[in-house]
Amino acid sequence: MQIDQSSDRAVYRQIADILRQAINDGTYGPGARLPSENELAKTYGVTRVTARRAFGELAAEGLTVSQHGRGVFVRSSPVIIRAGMNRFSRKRREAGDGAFAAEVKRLGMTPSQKLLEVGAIDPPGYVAELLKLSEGDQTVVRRRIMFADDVPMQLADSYFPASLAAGTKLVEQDSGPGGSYARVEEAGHMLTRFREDLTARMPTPDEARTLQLAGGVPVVQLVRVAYDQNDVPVEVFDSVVAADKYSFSYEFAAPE
Amino acid sequence: MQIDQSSDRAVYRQIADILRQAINDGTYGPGARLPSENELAKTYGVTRVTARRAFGELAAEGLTVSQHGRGVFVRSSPVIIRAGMNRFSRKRREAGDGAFAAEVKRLGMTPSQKLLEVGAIDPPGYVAELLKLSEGDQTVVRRRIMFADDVPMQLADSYFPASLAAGTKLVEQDSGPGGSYARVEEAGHMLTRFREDLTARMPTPDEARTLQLAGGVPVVQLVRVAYDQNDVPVEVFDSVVAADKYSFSYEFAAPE
DNA sequence: GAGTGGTCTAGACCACGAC
DNA sequence: TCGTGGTCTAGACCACTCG
Repeated sequence: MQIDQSSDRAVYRQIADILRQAINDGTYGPGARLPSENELAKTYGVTRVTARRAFGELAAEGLTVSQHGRGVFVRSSPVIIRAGMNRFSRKRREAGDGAFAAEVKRLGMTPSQKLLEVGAIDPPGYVAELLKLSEGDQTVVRRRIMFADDVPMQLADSYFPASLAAGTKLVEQDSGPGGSYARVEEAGHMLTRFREDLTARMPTPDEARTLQLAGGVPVVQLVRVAYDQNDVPVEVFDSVVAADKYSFSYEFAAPE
Repeated sequence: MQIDQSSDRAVYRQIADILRQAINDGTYGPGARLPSENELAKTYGVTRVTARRAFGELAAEGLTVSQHGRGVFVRSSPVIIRAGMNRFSRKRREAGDGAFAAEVKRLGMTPSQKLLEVGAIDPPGYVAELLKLSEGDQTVVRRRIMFADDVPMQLADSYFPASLAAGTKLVEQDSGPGGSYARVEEAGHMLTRFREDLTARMPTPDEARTLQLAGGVPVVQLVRVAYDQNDVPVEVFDSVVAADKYSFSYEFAAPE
């Protein structure tokens, strides 16, 4: 494979094309080290800057990661958490695990979380709307980072109406066994229905840092509303997850 | 806001931070033109290359788009298609619209599609598995690009068991009113259940070109399996959509 | 034609990692 | 120590857009 200096396609893109092809056909497998920038520059008769840009393309596509002082490597696929609808099973709650903990354990990893904030706040506008709150109503927010084997997987903010959360463990550091939803049900609100909205986008620099994201990895933002037996919204759950660590799965009947 | 040459944070990142802040606080609204590369270089006392890298950061985050010869602009949010579960309503099919066409019309736009391929093929492995086909069984594939007002929105590949599609309009250029699903039901397979799996990732160069994606826009890959009244899989639908043009919405009851 | 972004060169200094 | 990637400069030529 050679570079065509007279081509319309920029040289760095041509080099990226060659490397991409080599990655896709297995010449460089997951975790393999690619040629160094200097080697690449020499091979194709360009400066190091141009070689770097080729790597930049691949990194932006999520194909490679660079490591300072070590080299550029083909990204290896991480374990994927399959988030299905049955993750909110009451059985699981009664077994003492929340949705996240149960799934992580199923994959043979150890779940943990770091609580960033818990307390009563004036809710963001979209939360107030989804919870159908009146002007001035407060919410209890629980902000946390969820880990699997100490790898950050998910930013998770839960909002509960303050009237519901008051006097429960939802306002404490440790919300107790079975996760937040177990506390909601103990407060007399049986969870009957969920609604989830998903969008994908590139992370903010903050999110990229907190989730330890490599370049070229999008995030999925999931907003869930949980409703009780009276169809009253009892929680808004706003989470951001690394797209390369999650897949989402839904089953539903054909509507009329 | 000033640049700190002695900071650990690279100068181009500091410039990107400043611009990002200005975009987020509304100094530069959607569609607004940012300073030119030369202006930026002069303002912050760096070379144009460094100024460019600052813009590169923002573009990778999906915040800006550059236009050759015109300038760098704040990305304006496109119309978002909300893909809900009710998009497979039989009523809609009977009204003559498929799921995509109905949603696009609802937004006041004109749906269209370009058929790339239709015919019998040996299915990819994951399709054969999902359709529970035997070795050697063929599928009829329909590959198309879906447009809204001539803007490409979605790559959509449908796979049907050849035994089902034979002799129907599914093998013709125009599959007829109500979309493919109307033909499936006419063939005696009432659609009763769907399963959708979603993942997000950065696009391949091919996908980026076909979907006319700007930099920093991920794609969502959606794989759906449709089941008939006997719980037999009758279609695998594999689609790739621009993440900035879609959100996905699901409702479900609490499982036991 | 003037200004814009797109590409590339040649060289430099730095920080990190492995031997 | 040496090779790696990370950053930056100074300057060049090109293609595109707009008046």
